[in-house]
Amino acid sequence: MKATIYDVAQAAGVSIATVSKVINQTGRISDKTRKHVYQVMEKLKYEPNMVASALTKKSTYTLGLTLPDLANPFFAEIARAVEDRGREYGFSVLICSTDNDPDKEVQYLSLLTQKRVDGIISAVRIQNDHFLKKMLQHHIPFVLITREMPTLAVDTVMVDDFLGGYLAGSHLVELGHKRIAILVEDMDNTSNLERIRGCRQAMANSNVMLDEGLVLISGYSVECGKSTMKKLLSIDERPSAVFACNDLLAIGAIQAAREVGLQLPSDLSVVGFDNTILATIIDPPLTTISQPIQEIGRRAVDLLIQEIKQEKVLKQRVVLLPDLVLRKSSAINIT
Amino acid sequence: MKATIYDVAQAAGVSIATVSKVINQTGRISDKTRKHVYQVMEKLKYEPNMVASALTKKSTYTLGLTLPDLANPFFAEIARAVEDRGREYGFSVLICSTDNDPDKEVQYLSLLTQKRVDGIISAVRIQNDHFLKKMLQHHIPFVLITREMPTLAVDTVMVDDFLGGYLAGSHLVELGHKRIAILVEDMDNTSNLERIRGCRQAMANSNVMLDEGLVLISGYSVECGKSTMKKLLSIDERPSAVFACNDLLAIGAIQAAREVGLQLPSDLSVVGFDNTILATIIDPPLTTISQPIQEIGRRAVDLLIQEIKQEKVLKQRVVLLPDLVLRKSSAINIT
DNA sequence: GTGAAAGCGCTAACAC
DNA sequence: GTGTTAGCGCTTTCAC
Repeated sequence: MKATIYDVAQAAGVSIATVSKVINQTGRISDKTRKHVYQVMEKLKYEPNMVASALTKKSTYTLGLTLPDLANPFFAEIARAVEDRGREYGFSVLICSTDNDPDKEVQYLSLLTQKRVDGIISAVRIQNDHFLKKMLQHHIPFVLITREMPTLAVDTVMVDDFLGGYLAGSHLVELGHKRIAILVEDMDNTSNLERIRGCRQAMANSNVMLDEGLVLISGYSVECGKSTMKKLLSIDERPSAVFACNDLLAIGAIQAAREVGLQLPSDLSVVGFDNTILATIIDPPLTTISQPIQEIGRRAVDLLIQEIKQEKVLKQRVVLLPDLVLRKSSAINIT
Repeated sequence: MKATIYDVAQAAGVSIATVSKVINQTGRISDKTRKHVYQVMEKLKYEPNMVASALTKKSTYTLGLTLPDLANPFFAEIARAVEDRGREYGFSVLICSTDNDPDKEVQYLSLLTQKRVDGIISAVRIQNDHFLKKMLQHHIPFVLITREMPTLAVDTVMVDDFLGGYLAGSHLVELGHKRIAILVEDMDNTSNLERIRGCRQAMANSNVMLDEGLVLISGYSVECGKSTMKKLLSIDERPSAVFACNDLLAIGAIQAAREVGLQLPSDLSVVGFDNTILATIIDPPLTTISQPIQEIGRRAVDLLIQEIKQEKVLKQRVVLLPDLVLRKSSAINIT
């Protein structure tokens, strides 16, 4: 059996309270006994049992992170950022991929509260905020990332989606594009809606009308983006540019365009969103709207920890600003 | 405060033992009281405290996963596979990125034991097996993935690196390449050594000698692969093909080649290793050695759970076989 | 079928 | 400086 605090106390000839104090560096302990206790712990290969201490301290020093899919590079990078920042505060992180499945989201959120994580960071899709509301009633520190929940008073770290869409739209319009298509995974969350709205606004500002028939819901993966794009390219008056609401779809669009024999960026301009590692790897390198991934993870953890430590009462929405990253997938419209 | 089992018991007019039994579906409870207890739990929004139950049951239902870097697509996919399979058994997973830093590895491994995870899956680099040995002495279920530890009796799930290297080498040799370079992140672990050995063997079988000067240690990232490759391409008698020991380096190599103005695959053939999503995105699509990522995660979890449930005593090394995935980055040598 | 009570390994008053 | 002790919220015999 694993050594317990009792074993250490006994072997060291002190009380368990003393051992506890040296472990946690609390109270006053003489140098002599402290060193002695350390030695004994070493000899017994004692590893403090954090589940026991969590039961008394009411703190597990672990954070929950739910996101759509850990295998998606964007979320993997987010997860890494969260992990790193959490580590700085002494927290580890329990990761849950929800596949955007409301059932899984609910299950995981419930699991995390049962495991008594100290706080939860969540890139949820749930639009019906009812469950989240319940969550918040449980008073468990909670930070939403990536998407906002307009109807909920919840800490949020996100990027300005409208501005992102606006930047993408402006860029394309400035390049002289008139027929611009938009690829979006779904219309179920505010983020995508805002990105589209931003793009539409930018176009309108230059008196370019967005043909609503060119706004296509394509689904989640590269494959989806590709097949949707193929359909789009087969229509009579095909667009000269496309704004894809995430890099995965943008890549699908590029692959589709090439398979159809188009040259990029001369025949078609593509702008993505996220600026994941994929954007640098695809050929041509993808012009995209960058999300400050590190910063999102970092700020989300900071907010969460503050709430956990009760250093803060004010809920807030942190809106980071996206950037247009110019690469080679967009060019002047020559049609 | 959160409701406890006492609150439920009191509100339901039964003992906590009864409540516990309905939660865990153990013992014999009448239909009537069971339903009643459920109702009360619902009303009180009771969430069982798993840290308390973990303390008694000595099982946290969480797995630890350590890997070099979660932001690396290969490991992100592994993590996702582990998460999914773990979930099927009712386990969640605590993820730790070590950056291949021995200190972090040791810290995380220690942290995981303190949190009393039920088992650990580890893609470690630590070549000095001393720490792992200690780990195993603690009798905590442990499965090594991705790399083997020849000197240790530890459950392992890995791919046959030698065969992988062999497949890569054979492919290149069959295409008529004589001057083949190898890009490797480091020589500190058996996997890379075996991949190189496999490649060398394949070449030798066809009487092609591996110029040891063309075996280059490049470091970890795409950038590293790129800069190493640039140097390699500037030498007098540049290679006509390169085997990169992972996709990231292969991509760096491709990017370097293009920047120098080479045509792929006609001027240079590149073969990678891992078959991550990146291989499908780079242009030209990367010919690579595929690791069965899903299967690795799945088998690792299976092994671990068996050990946790003590359904198995025999340690084993599961060696999965890699495949050559032909894409467009390799071609007949025309030099 | 149901309940009383003894732990699980630790922390935090409080006493000395 | 150090020790005693009462929980933390649950599971699990063992009675009844």
